[in-house]
Amino acid sequence: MADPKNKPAPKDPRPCSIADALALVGEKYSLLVLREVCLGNRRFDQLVRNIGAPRDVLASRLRRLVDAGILTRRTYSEHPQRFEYRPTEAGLELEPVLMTLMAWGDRHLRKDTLDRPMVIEHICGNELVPAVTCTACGDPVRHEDLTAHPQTPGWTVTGPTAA
Amino acid sequence: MADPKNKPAPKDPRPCSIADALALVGEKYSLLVLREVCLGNRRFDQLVRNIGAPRDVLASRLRRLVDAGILTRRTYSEHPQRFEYRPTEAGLELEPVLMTLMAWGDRHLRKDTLDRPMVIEHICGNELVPAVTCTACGDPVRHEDLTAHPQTPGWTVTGPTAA
DNA sequence: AGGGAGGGTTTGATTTTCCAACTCACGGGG
DNA sequence: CCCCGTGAGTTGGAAAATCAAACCCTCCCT
Repeated sequence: MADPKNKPAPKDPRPCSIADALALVGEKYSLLVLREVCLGNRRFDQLVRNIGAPRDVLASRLRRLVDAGILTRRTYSEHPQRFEYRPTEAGLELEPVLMTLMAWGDRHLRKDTLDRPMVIEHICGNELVPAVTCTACGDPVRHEDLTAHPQTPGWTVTGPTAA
Repeated sequence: MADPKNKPAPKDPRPCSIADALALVGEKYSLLVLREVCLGNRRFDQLVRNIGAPRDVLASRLRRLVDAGILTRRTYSEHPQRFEYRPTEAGLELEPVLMTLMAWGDRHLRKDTLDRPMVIEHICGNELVPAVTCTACGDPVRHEDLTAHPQTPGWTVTGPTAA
């Protein structure tokens, strides 16, 4: 204490819910864990196999996701103690993000090949091709149609963003 | 070869475009870089300040994103050489993912406070509240309405996924 | 000549990741 | 009883990534 020279570097990145969300689910494997539990795979060893993550890292991610309220950890057997992980409501609401990311990957990382490693069927009977739309008007969200308004004084955006 | 005991561990995680996409944009800060360039901040020092990333890490992320075709690096001044980064078409198509993630963060990480650090205005005049919908039927994508079909034999999904 | 700004690279210490091996608790043969 | 296998992790040590600060170079301004 009693340190008159406060030099510890301000370090104030832009306040932002994207950053906050990524602080929870942006670590390596976290979103893949969510993918698996959304697919219905609830057990540790299954997750290790399907994700390909080191067991210790997976254990640590699971703890974090449970703490964050994105997964639940439920006992399905005492003696020996065994647990299963499931998405909470908040976790399930991240699934659309995964679907959008998957669609992006299918489009841009596999341009030349028609086969996708996984297809999602929507209840309407068609293959799911997700689109992000504006709730108010229903139109697809396109970059040119957006304007950012930072609520924190001092933070700016610098104008048009054409490539 | 001629090694009868094949023990080197197969290590075959589930093939998946989510994983492939995350391999490109899932590293720490990568999506924040995209956020900034989508906001129109194109320069290195601006990015360092707004993101709060170490300069060397940021330099490495920028290289990766340029190589991946998500950003372009364009000279805006020879002598002294100076560059600016902009999203490509592929990069802009990731913006909806960011919007969805931001909305999730606003909803779940700030339940109690009404103020969001940033508001996006859609061209329709309303504040953007993004929804992920099925292109075929237009309905919002909800977990219960989805069925996964792995295209790769041997990969399974284990059934209903209620919390 | 001194002081920025801009766009990085270098250096060295601190964290994470990774992977294999180990544990503990059971269940099932033989 | 002894050994094997499964499930869910924990432990230990080496390898890789991150971090902060310092440095470099080229201009421009005064």
